[in-house]
Amino acid sequence: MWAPAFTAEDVLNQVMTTPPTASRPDMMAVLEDRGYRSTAPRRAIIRILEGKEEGFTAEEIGSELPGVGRATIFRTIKLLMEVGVICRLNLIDGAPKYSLSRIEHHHHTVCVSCGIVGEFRATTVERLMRSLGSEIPGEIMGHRIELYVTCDRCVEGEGN
Amino acid sequence: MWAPAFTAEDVLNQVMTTPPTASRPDMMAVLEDRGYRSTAPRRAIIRILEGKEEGFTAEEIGSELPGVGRATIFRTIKLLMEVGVICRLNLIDGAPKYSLSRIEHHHHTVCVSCGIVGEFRATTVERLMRSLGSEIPGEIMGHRIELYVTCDRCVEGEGN
DNA sequence: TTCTATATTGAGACAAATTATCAAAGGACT
DNA sequence: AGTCCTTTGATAATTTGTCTCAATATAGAA
Repeated sequence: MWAPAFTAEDVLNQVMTTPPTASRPDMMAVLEDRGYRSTAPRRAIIRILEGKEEGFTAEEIGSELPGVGRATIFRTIKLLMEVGVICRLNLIDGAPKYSLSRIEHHHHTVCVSCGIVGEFRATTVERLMRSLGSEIPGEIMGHRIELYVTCDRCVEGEGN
Repeated sequence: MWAPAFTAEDVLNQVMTTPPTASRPDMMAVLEDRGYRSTAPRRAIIRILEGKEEGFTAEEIGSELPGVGRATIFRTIKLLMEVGVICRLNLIDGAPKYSLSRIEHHHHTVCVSCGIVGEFRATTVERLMRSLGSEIPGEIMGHRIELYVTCDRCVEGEGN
């Protein structure tokens, strides 16, 4: 009995929005495992990041930590991206924003109105990418998907 | 007789890489249709853009047109994005790059090694997006997909 | 063709997001 | 505690744009 590779139902079942309680890795431990030192500035930045559920900007972190140099904020963000615990995304206008990676491989929703960031994962996306691989010249190394939405909060409070 | 909504074969069939001979819109005409004036700087920029098959940066255009002010380069790029004939994309590191939109709605491949940009379109991507719509909170306004690849040329000439 | 109202331009100031420099300070390990 | 190497902060420099404003060019009328 023949069965399709995947159906529309699969798509729905495999989409999952991130529960706010998803466990996060100990970012400082990840850095130490890679040989980076545990320093006060890094611990401070990570402590702030741990409270961020909806994406953040470098500027935002910096202003919450006067005392930590701007360069260190950027250096630490870059480091955390390299080890994979946070990732960078772009608002529609290209403005940069960062978000914690709570699930291994995922994509983002970004509200075009308030900029709030969400994560989602869909195995079908990965399957699709593999299919595209055979049709597109070159070797696929990775991909980035950003879904621009108007979030529920913004849909309700239209007038602002 | 039951039939699946779509199969893996569909995916392959619906992927299409852009032939280099794809026809492009007359960008100046598009601007004029929207009420914008045909000026020498705009025509010069558009003439340069017409020769770009692989994406370009604002800086690149500017340096090919000394004599045209930097602000005008950016203003024109912005204008062309607004009318939809070019679009902005991001390299893996977030660096901005622009590319001509030769097919209505499409996505990009970007070589992580040399930065060359390609376009592709897959109707399954759109279908997938619609499916995601019912699972993701908020209203989907648009999306952006970037496929990071190592292009054929870079795969061959490994050593550089 | 010339006139005129208005769109557009160029120069340069300004802004935001990073990166580079470099001497001083701080961790890890003995 | 001592040493070596990493990390930091201050600040300069860069990159990618946007804003201002006086000068200029364009489209359409006369």
